[in-house]
Amino acid sequence: MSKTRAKSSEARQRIVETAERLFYSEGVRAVGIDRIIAEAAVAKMSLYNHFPSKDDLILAVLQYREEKYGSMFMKWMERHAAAGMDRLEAFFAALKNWFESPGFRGCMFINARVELADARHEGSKFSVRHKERFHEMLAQIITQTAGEEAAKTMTPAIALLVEGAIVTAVMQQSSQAADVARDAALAWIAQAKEK
Amino acid sequence: MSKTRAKSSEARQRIVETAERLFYSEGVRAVGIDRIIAEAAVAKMSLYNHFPSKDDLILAVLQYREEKYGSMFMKWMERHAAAGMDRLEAFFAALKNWFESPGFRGCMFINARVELADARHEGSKFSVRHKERFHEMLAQIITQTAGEEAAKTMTPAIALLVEGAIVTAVMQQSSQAADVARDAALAWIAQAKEK
DNA sequence: CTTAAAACAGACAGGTCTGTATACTTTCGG
DNA sequence: CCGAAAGTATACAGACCTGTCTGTTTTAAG
Repeated sequence: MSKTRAKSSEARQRIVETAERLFYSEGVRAVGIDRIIAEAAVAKMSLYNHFPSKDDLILAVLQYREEKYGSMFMKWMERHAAAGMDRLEAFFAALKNWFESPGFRGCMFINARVELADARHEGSKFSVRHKERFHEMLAQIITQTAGEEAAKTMTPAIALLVEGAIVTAVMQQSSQAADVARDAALAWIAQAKEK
Repeated sequence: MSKTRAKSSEARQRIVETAERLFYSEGVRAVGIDRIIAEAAVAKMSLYNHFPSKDDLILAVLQYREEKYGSMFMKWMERHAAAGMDRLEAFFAALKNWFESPGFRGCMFINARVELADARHEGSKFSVRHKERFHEMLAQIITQTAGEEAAKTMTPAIALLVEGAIVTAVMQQSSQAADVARDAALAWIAQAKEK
């Protein structure tokens, strides 16, 4: 039963974490294999034993990133929710935390989709599906704050506000866009409730 | 007085136009110099006589793109305005035209900012300034539709809607986001006018 | 202790990249 | 018609890229 080796390979984990850091901060095309193995301190063959090609590594990094940032975002949100915010307010507060986190350079999935250019690349496809999942999570949050009816009609527009805020935060190198998006979304929901 | 040569160099123009097409569709890092000179049918030295380095060419392409798409966007808008739309409606209709134009792959300035990664790159700096100019134009359009007061408070949020729509149109490979952004922006303005 | 998987180390093949150098050809103003 | 400017053609340097190959060392299960 027991695995033939360690937990899930320390070398593999080191490769994925190093690649994530480098790919995110400099781009998937700008960072080469040699750089990754040097900074992860692994042999080239260790990388190619775990990942048949760089494209496979890119995909693995995106999967890892979704898991890691999914749980990190949830933790941020819960902290704000515990401090008395409703779910949607907590979401935007967490968004701002993210924008202000060191080395922030936007959404890795948008960036990957842009850099890979080819929509058929597995990394592109995964990024597109990630956005679907992200918007689904957002829909649930809006449901908890404004009810199912309101969520159905307002989620698409609020999703645009969020995506726009991410991109704008990168361009302006400022987290201010998170506040603008929050105010607009909350004002809109408040108005809908009045009716 | 007369120029020492042609108008403004046909070879140079061919280089810029070819580079724009390739950079936009495949990315500035993915497309090499050799590819550009081959498709532009110029000698390598012609390129390097006009542009000291690839980075300079990238900047020149971004400048060219801003001019070209600025006037193209205006033309689209005017066509819709002539058909009876107010300025902001015409803006979103033009946005949709853009999303549906063949080979659409998002905003080249966002893409360049993502691909170049380095914020100090001249291409990055120009892209950031382009967004400032773009948002200024948007502010003027909103002013014409909703008045100066309303424009001041609503432009930042509507700008997020627009940026979000651009990114989402790429991810979903659909122009639907333009409609979502338009409906949200118009509803918001209508509500502000009621008060 | 044996053994096989896993990781390490490093050379290398074959291609691509940016940028330079050299020599030839075309164009056109004066 | 001369000469400078602009463009062409091509070879090449040197770096970097992905991926392969060969061989050694470490690790841990049985």
